[in-house]
Amino acid sequence: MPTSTVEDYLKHILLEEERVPGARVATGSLAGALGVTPGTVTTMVKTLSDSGLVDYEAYGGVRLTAAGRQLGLHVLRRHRLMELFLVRTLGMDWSEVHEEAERLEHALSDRLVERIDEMLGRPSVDPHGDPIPSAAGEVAGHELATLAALPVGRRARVARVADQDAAFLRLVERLGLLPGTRVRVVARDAAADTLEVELGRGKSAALGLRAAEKIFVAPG
Amino acid sequence: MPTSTVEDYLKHILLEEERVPGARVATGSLAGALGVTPGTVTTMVKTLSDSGLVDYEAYGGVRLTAAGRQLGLHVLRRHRLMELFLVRTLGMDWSEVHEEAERLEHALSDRLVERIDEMLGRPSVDPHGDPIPSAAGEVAGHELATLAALPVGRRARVARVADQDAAFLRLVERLGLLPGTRVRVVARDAAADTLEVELGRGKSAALGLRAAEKIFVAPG
DNA sequence: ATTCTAATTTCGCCGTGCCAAAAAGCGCAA
DNA sequence: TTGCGCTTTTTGGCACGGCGAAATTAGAAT
Repeated sequence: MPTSTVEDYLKHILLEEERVPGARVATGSLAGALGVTPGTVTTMVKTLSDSGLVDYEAYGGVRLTAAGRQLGLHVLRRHRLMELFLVRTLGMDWSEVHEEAERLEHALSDRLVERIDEMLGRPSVDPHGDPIPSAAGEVAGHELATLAALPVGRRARVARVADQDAAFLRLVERLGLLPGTRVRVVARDAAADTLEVELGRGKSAALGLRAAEKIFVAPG
Repeated sequence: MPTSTVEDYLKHILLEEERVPGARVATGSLAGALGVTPGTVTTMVKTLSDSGLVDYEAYGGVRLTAAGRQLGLHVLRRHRLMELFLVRTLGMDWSEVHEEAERLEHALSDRLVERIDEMLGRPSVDPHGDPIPSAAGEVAGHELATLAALPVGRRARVARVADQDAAFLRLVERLGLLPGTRVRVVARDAAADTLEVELGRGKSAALGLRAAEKIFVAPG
């Protein structure tokens, strides 16, 4: 079985590949995401390549093999199921579960994951709206628009908040933009870099476009 | 923060001290319990001694310091709370939760442990009847008699099953000797090394004295 | 007392994962 | 096309946790 370090590498490569589809992942960006030095990543990535988990070319970045992708998806599944479990069953705040799941994702047996999945009713997304890969390693891939790109006047529903930073998540919650919330863009001011959205019951919220780009919405 | 290896050492020293009160723990028995070679234990135990977690004398075994005991109790608390949580909340079998908790005990934050403790109603024992140390590191120490020592005819209640082996636990469950069950010793045959106990509803069970020594009972 | 045995410690070694600093490669701009 | 800057790789070291073999010690037996 892979060490938890290997699991972390695969998970981050997977997330990076998902973020920029089709591209090879640079060792440097992995180093940043994992909080280690570039040299460490180069060494580790070569090890992963020897294990057949990634396809690596010097100076050319890295890409998951089918085997590596499978493993990475399993880690992601454990992580996201655990986040949902912590929120739903233990009543934890969605801003604190990421950290927690970061450790637990390496300590869950398949059997336990299966129980949790069953107990939660085989959910398809975690509390942030991120899709939960199935046990077979399939991800339901939604194509979502960001709130920043929503035309003024259009109604939509918050579907996903793509940032795990606790402070940002607390902000989103305070503004009332939790996944599921129905919104309508009232105004966009490109010069001021702000967006104003109307929520239910006459409430409204303002946020920067940079922030709005991290909030994804679905029609409805 | 201590590594999970350190946590395992402290936990096992604690368990061993509890098993044989007052005695120093031999490096050899630790090696057996931890599944490593004696030489490894000697080295590690010196490290623990340098960290002030144990009191160690060459050829004289080891004993926890106050700091080491505190840490060990926290690990044990996490382990046992998790076992109970897995049984009660996730419906897992009591014979499979030990293994699971063995990994999870190193991945639980204080905050999460507190939630679980609260959700379970601040329980004092785990599914095997083993006491759960409090957050402050206190253990309610029952003095229990073993089933093997119970006089013929005496009634009692199973309070604790002191063996984590899955096969043994399944046997105990099959015999109907789960903690809480009321029993009465019908016969003891020292020559044949067996004990016969009567359960409720006219049922009875036979087991060896060696096994009976691992089952503790309380009056009632 | 001496010898024997079993437990314990010492010693040299390996794999993993990390860092810092030096070297090498890549791409762009002058 | 030559040089410069940035990224990546290489190199050499370190800490941890582990192993096996050999040396040592404690303690029991004769």
